[in-house]
Amino acid sequence: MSLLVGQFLSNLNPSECKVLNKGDFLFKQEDTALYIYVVEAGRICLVRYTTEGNSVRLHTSFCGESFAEAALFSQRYHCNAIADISSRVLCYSKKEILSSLHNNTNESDIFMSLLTNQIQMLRTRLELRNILSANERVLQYLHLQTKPKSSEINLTLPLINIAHELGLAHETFYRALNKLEKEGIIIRQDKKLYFAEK
Amino acid sequence: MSLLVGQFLSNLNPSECKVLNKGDFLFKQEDTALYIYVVEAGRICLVRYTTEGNSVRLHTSFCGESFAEAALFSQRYHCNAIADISSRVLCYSKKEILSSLHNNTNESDIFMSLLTNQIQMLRTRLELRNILSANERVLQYLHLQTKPKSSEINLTLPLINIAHELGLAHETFYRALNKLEKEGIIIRQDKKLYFAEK
DNA sequence: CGAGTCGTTGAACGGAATCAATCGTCGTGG
DNA sequence: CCACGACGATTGATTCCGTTCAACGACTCG
Repeated sequence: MSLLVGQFLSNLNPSECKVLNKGDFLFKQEDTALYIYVVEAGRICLVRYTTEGNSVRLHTSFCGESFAEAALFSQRYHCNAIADISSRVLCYSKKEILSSLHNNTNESDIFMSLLTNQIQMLRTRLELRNILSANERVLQYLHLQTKPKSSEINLTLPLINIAHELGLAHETFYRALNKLEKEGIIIRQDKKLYFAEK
Repeated sequence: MSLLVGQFLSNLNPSECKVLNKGDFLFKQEDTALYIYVVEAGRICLVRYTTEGNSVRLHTSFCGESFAEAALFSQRYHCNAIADISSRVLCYSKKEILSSLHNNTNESDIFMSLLTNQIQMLRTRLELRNILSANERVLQYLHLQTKPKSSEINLTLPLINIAHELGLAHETFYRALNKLEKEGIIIRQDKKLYFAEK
């Protein structure tokens, strides 16, 4: 879902493509920040180590998503990037991106627009998580995914991934869909979902 | 917690300051987007209405926070802004902000930096929500709030607000703190928290 | 054909929300 | 100055529902 920035970067030429085995570090805290990244395959997690040796997972980046964008404006990385599973990441040179942003107002507008959209999406996801009832949370999510002026619900990911995005166990998600269907709120046809007309 | 962009805007001159009673609309879906905003007092919620008349809450902006940043790069607002309680918001002219960003590479760098930091924070908050156990979630949050090279935990907000930020009932949050203290992991002195040294 | 993944359903458990009650503090206005 | 109300902090008891574990069918892909 945070493909936005990733897609912008896809139009540029990556400086490098790194292959990582599970557990490999892509970068470490305090390393000089030279690149920002897009996950091409696998899964990368960002972890911060505190001075007492505790670790906190800050984020997990999935396929197609960008990460470490904040490194564009920071000398050093502020966390560690570790491959959760074997992965492949595209590396984009900060220097090139920055010069492109500086020399081209249009580019920087596009980039800022992607960033603000990203913020919007994250806020919305967070707001969804404030809904405690699984059924209600799923329902609201479905409303958000409905194509404008139609009753078709746009589900790009496998259900199991959507469940994770919603912060639900996949079983709970299936059951919620089931219930919504039984209540006549939605209709399922093979892999597609629709809202029932009243 | 999303004060970042708000603070950037605070350095500019707002075009206007609007006072809203509970339930008042600040703007509506499809209105021409002329301003972006900072909440000076109260609480603003962003709501989208679907074609079938359903409503989905996209975000809630609290005191000090900015919202509708994406409107900078959009002709129209894509949701409604409604005062949750009586509120006061500062309005910043898109035109002025955009021209400032276009004429000054330094300004636009600062702005982009704030946006990427905002994204980072939101991702982290979201990642915390993936931790199911209240105790563990609180513990990880406290680690994140610890001042570098000290064991003091930086809590700016009242506990009850932190509880909400963590997506926990405040009672649950208090109990989690209690448990961490009993387990000898943290120490509480009046309003301050510390990690116990080993 | 078998491994892996997604989708689905059942049963049981645990823990977080909820309701309720109390205390302390702070600010406000009479 | 004190009474009052609002709000934050705290603890107890109960309920509910989402997670977890388990098992199975369908499908895809190598």
